[in-house]
Amino acid sequence: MTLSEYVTAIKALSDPHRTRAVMALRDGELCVCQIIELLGLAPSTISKHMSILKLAGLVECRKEGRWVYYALADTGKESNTADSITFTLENLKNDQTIRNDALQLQKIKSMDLATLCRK
Amino acid sequence: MTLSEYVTAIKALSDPHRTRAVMALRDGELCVCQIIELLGLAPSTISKHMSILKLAGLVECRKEGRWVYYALADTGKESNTADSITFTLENLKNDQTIRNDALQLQKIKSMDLATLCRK
DNA sequence: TATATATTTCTATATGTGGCGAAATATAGA
DNA sequence: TCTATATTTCGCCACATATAGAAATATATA
Repeated sequence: MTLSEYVTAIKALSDPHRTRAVMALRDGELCVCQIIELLGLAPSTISKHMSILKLAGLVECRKEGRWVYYALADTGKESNTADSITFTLENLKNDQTIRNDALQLQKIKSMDLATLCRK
Repeated sequence: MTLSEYVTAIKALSDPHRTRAVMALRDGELCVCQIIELLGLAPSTISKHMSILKLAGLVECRKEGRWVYYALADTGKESNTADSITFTLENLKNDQTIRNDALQLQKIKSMDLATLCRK
C-alpha cells in the first residue's frame, strides 16, 4: 500500500456523506437515486461524491439503461488498500446515524425504483 | 465508534505529512524539533499538524522543560477508534517515503537533541 | 423522431485547509 | 531579572472542497 493511495482513500472517506454512502453499499449495490434519497443531497452533489469514491478505488459502478448502480469495489485480488480501510468501517455499525441509514435503506429498497427516481 | 469520531480521525490522517508523523511515532515518542527535522516544515506548521492529530485523539503530548514530546495515544482501554485506524497504518511500512523517513529518523534520533533544536 | 428521465459535467459560491512569518507564551540558564 | 530558546497562537494567503443550480449527455419511451 502506497502513502498516496492510502491518503487518497481516507481523504475520500473523510466526509460523513461519503462514509455513509460506503456503509450503505455494504449490503449490496445501490442505484444513484437510492443514494440521493438516503443522503438527501442534490443529485449533482451525490454524483460528485460518488466519483471521488470511485477515483479512490473504493467503489465501482455499472450502467443499466438510464440507471447507474454503485457497489463496493471488487475485493478479489491480493490485500489491497481499499480492503484494509473498508474493513475498519465494520466498527461503525453501531453508530446512530449508520443505524438510521440502515433502517431507511430497508424502506428505500422496498420501493419501486422508477417511482423513487421520479421523486 | 462514532461516525464523527471516525471522520475526525481519518481527516486528521488524510494529509501525507500527518500520516508520516504518526508513522514516525510508532517507534516511540519524538520531540517536536525531531518532527520538524523529519518533515522539513516550518515549526508553526508542524505545531498545527500535531494539534490536529491530538484533537483527533491519535496522539498525546507531554512537556519536559522547553521540549514537547509527542507519542501515539495511549491504546490501553477497550478497542477504540484510534486503535483500529492506526492498525491499518501497518500496511504503509513498505512505502518508499515511509522507508526513507525511518532511515532519516535513525539519524535524527542519534543526534543530540539540544543541537538539533537549535538548528 | 420527439420527449421525458437519470446522471454527470460545468459554473459559481461559501467555507475549509495547509503553508509561512510574526508575535505570544513558557521555560531554562546567565 | 534578563536573555535565549522551544513551541504555540495568530493573521494572512493561495488553494482545495462541499454544495446547489444550470446545462450537457445518454438512454428509454411515446
